[in-house]
Amino acid sequence: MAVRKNNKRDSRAGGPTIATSVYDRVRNDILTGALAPGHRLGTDQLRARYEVGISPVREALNRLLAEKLVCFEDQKGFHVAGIGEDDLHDLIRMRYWAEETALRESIANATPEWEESIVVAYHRLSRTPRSASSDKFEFNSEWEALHREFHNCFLSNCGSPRLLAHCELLADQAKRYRQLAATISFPGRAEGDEHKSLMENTLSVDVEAAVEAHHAHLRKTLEIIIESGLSLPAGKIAV
Amino acid sequence: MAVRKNNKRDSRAGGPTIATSVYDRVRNDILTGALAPGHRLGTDQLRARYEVGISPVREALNRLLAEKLVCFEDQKGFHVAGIGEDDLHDLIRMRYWAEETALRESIANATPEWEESIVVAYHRLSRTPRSASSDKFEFNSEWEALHREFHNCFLSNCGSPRLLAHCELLADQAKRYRQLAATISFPGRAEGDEHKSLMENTLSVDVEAAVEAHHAHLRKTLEIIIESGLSLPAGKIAV
DNA sequence: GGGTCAATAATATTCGAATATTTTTCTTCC
DNA sequence: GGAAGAAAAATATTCGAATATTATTGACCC
Repeated sequence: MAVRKNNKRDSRAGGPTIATSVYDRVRNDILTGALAPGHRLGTDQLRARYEVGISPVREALNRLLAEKLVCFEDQKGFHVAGIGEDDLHDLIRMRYWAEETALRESIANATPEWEESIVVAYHRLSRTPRSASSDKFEFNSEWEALHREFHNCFLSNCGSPRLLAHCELLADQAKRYRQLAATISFPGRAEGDEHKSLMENTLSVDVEAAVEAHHAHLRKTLEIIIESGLSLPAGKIAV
Repeated sequence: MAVRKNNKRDSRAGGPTIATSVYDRVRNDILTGALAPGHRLGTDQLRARYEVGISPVREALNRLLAEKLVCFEDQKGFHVAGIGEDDLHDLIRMRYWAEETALRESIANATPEWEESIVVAYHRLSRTPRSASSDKFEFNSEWEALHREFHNCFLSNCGSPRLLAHCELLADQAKRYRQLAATISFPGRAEGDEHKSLMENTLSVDVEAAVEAHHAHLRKTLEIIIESGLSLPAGKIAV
């Protein structure tokens, strides 16, 4: 008989479904690398890990299919999407195109409010430490959120919901590579300077300089990942 | 007791799951307009329509979430994604950017094989009637497939799996608008001529002319839809 | 009449069990 | 020993029922 423990979601009636909550958790686990690329996402294993039935897990995985964070084959089940050098290059190239377009549109539509939002986002980011611990690198979720917000600011004025959503999707995919690389080498580059020049170039209304600064930032990200020692399958995506 | 009718998939062992097959059917029904924009996708209704259990239906809908063909709200269920004039403009604008980029890259990577594939695709398309019936318009799935293949040819040489997939996604979304418009006005424009000039401009290696021809083709599509009499909610997306 | 609240109905979500498929293991035969 | 096939185990998929949530109705009070 199906007896649901009814103390599970009483705290907030009408809240998110279990499927949605599992979706968030799996997504986070993949992005941070807790679930490694290529890892098989078996039914029983997932049910045990997240302590829920199969239905919501399956629902969550089907949604993640969209973001290319998990792969699926009929009758074979799910696994975490693989990574690869080719894929990384494709990803960065796509970000070049998408972000350049969004940035140019954003600048074309510039308003004082928009420019101020960038300044504010930069300020918030700059006063937050990159690492949660001061002596060694430790993941700081607050910084991650502000960093995402900062970069989004530049693009958010482009006026196209689709383009913006696409940029965010790509940023998340890149984040996975970044996190994986960070688990190997913890240098921390001087991101503060890069972000500052990103902001200054954009606010100067010199469009070409702003675009070039963004491209440089993406290039730098690519280099860091490549040089991190993260062993990327050379050819196709690892599955 | 759960007794599956085991005569259902015996014809092809290892074939697609029910979920995948329902996914295809729902997708098609939405694209062709059989399931209207905003239509509520209730559990019981879907189970009756496709004659399967709830699980595979739900799985299918979760996948369609990705393509923005259905919307979802926790505890409220699914409905077919709405349409709207703003959304249509955003869609076309996005296609401008994405297809222009893909086309330029494709041309830059041009090979004789690629050019020949375009010629072949054009030939096949041109000898297939737009309408299944000769005296009045009737949906012709063969033409639809060849049409899609023809347009894909131009972009398929861009070398970026991500960009190509994105273009296809946008094309499918546009297809829905096109189909909906076609249910109201059946003019059929002189698409043959447009396609011919698209091909000739692309093969001439005059990049700017090719890009402009593609933009013009997209503009024309937009106009046809707008003028079709399809009543598009002016403001935001109808839900 | 209009508004609040409980009861009811309708619907969405989730579960555990049942079924189908794939993978592995164990024969058996050459 | 190695290949081919059968049996068994493991796993994915799907179902119907059970539960939780939302929407609707109706009673009651002001």
